[in-house]
Amino acid sequence: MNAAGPTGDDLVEMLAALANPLRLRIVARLAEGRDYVSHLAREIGVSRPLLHMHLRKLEAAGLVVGTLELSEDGKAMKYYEVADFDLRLTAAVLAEAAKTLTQEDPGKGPGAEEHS
Amino acid sequence: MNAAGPTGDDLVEMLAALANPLRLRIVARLAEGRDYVSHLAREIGVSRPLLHMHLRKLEAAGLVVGTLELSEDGKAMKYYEVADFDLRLTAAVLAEAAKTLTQEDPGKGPGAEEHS
DNA sequence: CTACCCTGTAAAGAAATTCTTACACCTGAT
DNA sequence: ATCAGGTGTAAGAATTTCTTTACAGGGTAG
Repeated sequence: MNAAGPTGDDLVEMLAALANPLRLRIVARLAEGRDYVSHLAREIGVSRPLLHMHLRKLEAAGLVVGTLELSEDGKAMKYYEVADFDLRLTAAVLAEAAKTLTQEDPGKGPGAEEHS
Repeated sequence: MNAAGPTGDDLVEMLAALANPLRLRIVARLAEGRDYVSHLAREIGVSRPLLHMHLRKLEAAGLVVGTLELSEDGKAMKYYEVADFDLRLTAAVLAEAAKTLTQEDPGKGPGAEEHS
């Protein structure tokens, strides 16, 4: 419909991805330039499996993009870079997104009503 | 410095507050108009203590504001309304906010380095 | 072959959230 | 006094998220 209108679930996923100090630092790092997993892990100071997990979550939310490349010496390197997102959060935007949340209201679904 | 510059920790708190389907629906509801806790709980279809907890989290993040008022018949009513926030999320904004995260890097402090 | 550096993932433990249930208090009406 | 409707909070279970440790595979270099 409009430019800044992610689906309710998508929005929650994005927000959840960003609502973490470590992931915020990861995005901040990648904003300075692309990097591959092992190097990024050393830079930030976390274990590689942990970083791997966080990157996965960020990528699932569409905030970063990873590409597997081959370096000159034949090593498989997974490079990550930030996606081009621009999200605006206002009460109106949130209200709009909330309409498309796929979750059953506990007894408050549209079209089904009980009186007492 | 600029208008859209919350502290790193504040930003994480806000995002965490919004990264939840139920809380998103709460904000959406309040965007249509203020309401008091018990009524809002019935409307959304959740237990009052649960709503109370979520409202507390939203208020702590500065996204909603609650005021305790006295109705005509002397009942204490706690009304909540959405705060006037406008948050923009881009890689640059996040990178800026990440600088002010209060959290110790595990072994990557400024001024201390070991080689091997 | 051994060492080094890259990738990925599974399993298990620790920690933080979410949700329910139950309790306690106040005021006006029956 | 009892009921109805408002408030708040505490304790514990259920669930999810975060983190560590360990393992497995592939390539180049010595």
